[in-house]
Amino acid sequence: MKINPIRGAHDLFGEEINKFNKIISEVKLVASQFSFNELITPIFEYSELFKKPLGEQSDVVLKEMYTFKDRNDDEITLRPEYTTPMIRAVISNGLLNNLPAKFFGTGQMFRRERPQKGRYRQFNQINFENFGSNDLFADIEIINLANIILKKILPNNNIKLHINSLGSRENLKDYKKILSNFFNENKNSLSRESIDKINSNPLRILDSKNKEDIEVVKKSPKLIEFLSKDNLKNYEEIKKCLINLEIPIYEDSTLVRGLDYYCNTVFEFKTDEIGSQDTLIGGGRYNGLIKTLGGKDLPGVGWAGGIERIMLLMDNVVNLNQYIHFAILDPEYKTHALKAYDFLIKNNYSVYWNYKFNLKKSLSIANEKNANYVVIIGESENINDNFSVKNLKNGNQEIKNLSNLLDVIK
RNA sequence: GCGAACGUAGCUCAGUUGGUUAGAGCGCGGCCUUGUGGUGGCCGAUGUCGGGGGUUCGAAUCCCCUCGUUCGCCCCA
Repeated sequence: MKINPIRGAHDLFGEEINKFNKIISEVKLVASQFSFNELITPIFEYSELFKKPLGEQSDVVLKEMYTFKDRNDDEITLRPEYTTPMIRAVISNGLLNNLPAKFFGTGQMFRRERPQKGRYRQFNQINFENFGSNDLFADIEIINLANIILKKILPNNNIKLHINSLGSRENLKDYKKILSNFFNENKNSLSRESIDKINSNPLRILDSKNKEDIEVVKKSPKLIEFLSKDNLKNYEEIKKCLINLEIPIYEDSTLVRGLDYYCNTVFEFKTDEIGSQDTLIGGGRYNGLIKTLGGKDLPGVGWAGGIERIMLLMDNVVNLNQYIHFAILDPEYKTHALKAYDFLIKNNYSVYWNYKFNLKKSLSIANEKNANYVVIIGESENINDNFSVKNLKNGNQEIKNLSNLLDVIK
């Protein structure tokens, strides 16, 4: 019986797990530098947590969620994104008393989409959220943080920061109405997908890749003309600060984001090196969302990054695991060998033996696996209660006993 | 969810008018060399030819279904 992994789900091992772990460790390091605390939430939640905040008409809610009934008829969903569970968690645990409250987390998300490169049904995200501040410093800080993480992991790749402002929640409401009217008047020139969105989600028409749509969008009312003076001033200042931080920005008036809860600043870090799933990190401000989920009326800003997409751009991680290889020449010497094996482990060294009794093979494997030393245990070592230690880097070999074994091993 | 291409050994891939027992390189195992690696030589095993069904005397090859991967659309991380 041969059973395959579920479509769009993958096992992680070898080079891939090295990349994965490197990302996680860099993320944790930068998070602590910026004083963000780790928060891990359950992998499933009540379905209602996602429906309203993400938008009843959004594709994620409409057709991509893994939802099922529990035995007591509770409707449960495997989390398709991390922002709403994070907010639920900070409300549930009363973590919004000291503001701003800064949290990050990593973990699996689930969306039932057609898999392709950079898009999987189970995938891993990095999430950073800053709750409780409307200060533009919070926007800048969280974008800067994303940029630093990407620069550390992918120093040589061409990644662009796309940025836009959607305006306040009220502005956005007005603009959507005007946009719906405009698109209704130009219905005949739009693609079928876009026509479906005219009333439910007209913003999404703005970032359509369809050629005819793009022509219509060119003539559409521009979002920036609807921003209030305050909004505009804020947006200009954010851009200025990002430029001062030497983060090149690309102003993208068609950048709107797919989830309903965004307003004001929205941004994406994009690359042209991995095909059509090109957003590495996406996020923005979500004032009003915390209130929607039953908390206080607090603002928030955050982003999500796709670990698998970042991995696609990474070079192999050089694994410099220093270790000591064992070469045991006969089953009889196992007891003697175990003394050194155990001694080294207890002194915090890494050891490995392949359970075979062939010296040539052992040396060959030790060489391949980049061992620093080989401890050789044969007849004479067994009789004389000592160990031969070979330095693989320079070829030197010395005989030591347990008490002075560490003299030759660094 | 829509359109297209692809699926042969652990990996990268050959394999045409359908014809014995399905191949190469790398890797793997053994030996040359029963105490010395990174670079030699010889030998060997790779396998439900993604899975199921059909056509045929005969299918890796043709047809249908199915699963998976990739690319584009859609969507997004």
